[in-house]
Amino acid sequence: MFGLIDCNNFYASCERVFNPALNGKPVVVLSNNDGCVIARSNESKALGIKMGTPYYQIKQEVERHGIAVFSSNYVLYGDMSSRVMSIVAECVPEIEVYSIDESFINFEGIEDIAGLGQMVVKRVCKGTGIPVSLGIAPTKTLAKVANKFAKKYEAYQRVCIIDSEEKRIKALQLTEIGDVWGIGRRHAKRLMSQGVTTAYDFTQLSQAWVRKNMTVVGERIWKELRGISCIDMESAPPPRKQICTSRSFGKMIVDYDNLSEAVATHAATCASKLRQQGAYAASLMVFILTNRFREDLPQYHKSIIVKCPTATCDSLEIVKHALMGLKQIYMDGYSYKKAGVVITEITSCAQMQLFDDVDRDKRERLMTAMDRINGKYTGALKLAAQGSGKEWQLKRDMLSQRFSTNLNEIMIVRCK
DNA sequence: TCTGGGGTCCTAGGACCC
DNA sequence: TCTGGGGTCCTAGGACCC
Repeated sequence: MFGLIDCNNFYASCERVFNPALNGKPVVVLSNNDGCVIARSNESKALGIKMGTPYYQIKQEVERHGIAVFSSNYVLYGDMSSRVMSIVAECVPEIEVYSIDESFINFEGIEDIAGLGQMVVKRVCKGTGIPVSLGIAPTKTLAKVANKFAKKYEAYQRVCIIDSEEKRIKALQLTEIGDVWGIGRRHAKRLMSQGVTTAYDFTQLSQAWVRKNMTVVGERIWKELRGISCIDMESAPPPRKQICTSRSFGKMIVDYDNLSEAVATHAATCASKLRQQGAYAASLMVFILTNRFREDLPQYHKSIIVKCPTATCDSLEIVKHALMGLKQIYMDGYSYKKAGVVITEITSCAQMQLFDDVDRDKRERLMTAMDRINGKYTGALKLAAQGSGKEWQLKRDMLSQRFSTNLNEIMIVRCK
């Protein structure tokens, strides 16, 4: 049996842990640049605030209902996530961290699954203040279904188990097709137009039709919903095949110097992610684009792939390559909204070149030292090419503190 | 005025090879 | 009028996830 444990309204719940006055009040958390709504408390959902809505479109509701709004605080959420995951890992034999707020659990060999499930949920809540729900079923996709029921109905007390044919069928009949893991908007629309409205209807289609129209991916979902497990636990995360860092700018950027600072910063971040993975870049892509929502302005988007002569994870080199790319695609006269760097070709070893003028041993020591310092004091060391970021930094006007990771921002409790 | 970011997988079609 | 066949590799685009 598989379990799926999922933090309820995770980002909003994180904010609440450190601000209990928000309990029972509507809360939303915004994406980078305070762009769109990406997390909502139950109270905000009840007010009809939709996922992905641009913030400017809900400002009136925010005022009217006194919704508490936060910029995303990924340092806080990341730390809370690892606290949740480590508690789960202590309780169960095997866990697969699937996303910042979800993990799968392997319940194989456990006798009292329900009892253990209840225990995990209680412990996480007690240890972190984050409410979680747990779905348990014979396949991962069914565990996802069970999880939705655990969240939706109080009677389950946050743990729902699908462990019989009757329960499976009942659950699928009550699940809309679009709510199935792996069925996105496109497929849902298409299926509904053919009269397939529930997950159960979907399982009644012929395997051949599903295979033909939805590829092997759809076929896998079809099997999983019918109780045949096709997606296994993956305890160690597979190495990344692509590493990407990109951001929209707080305001539009016109001049090359600011753009180049941003690209250098993204390239340096990519390099540090590479080193964390113990990997090297053989090539990378740089892209820049204008604001697609501003139809009144001239549009331009361009990317370029730069080959690295020697595969590398050295920040100086990767920044150099990225800036070479930027130089080739930059066009004067546009207002840019976003830039990014993608490491497109990742290798696990650095192939030495005969005519290499870089002292790689020395550079490696430099990078190790830099990572160590930045690990302790976030962002303490950077390259001159990265600049100050003043002109293009993220907009995050409603940021909470890094309560759990920064001594200067730790909570102060006063006793009367 | 204001619309996120970082990933994965699959397929079709083109280029190229023998 | 007639224009091989089979294989591999790469890429762009689509679909999906959180």
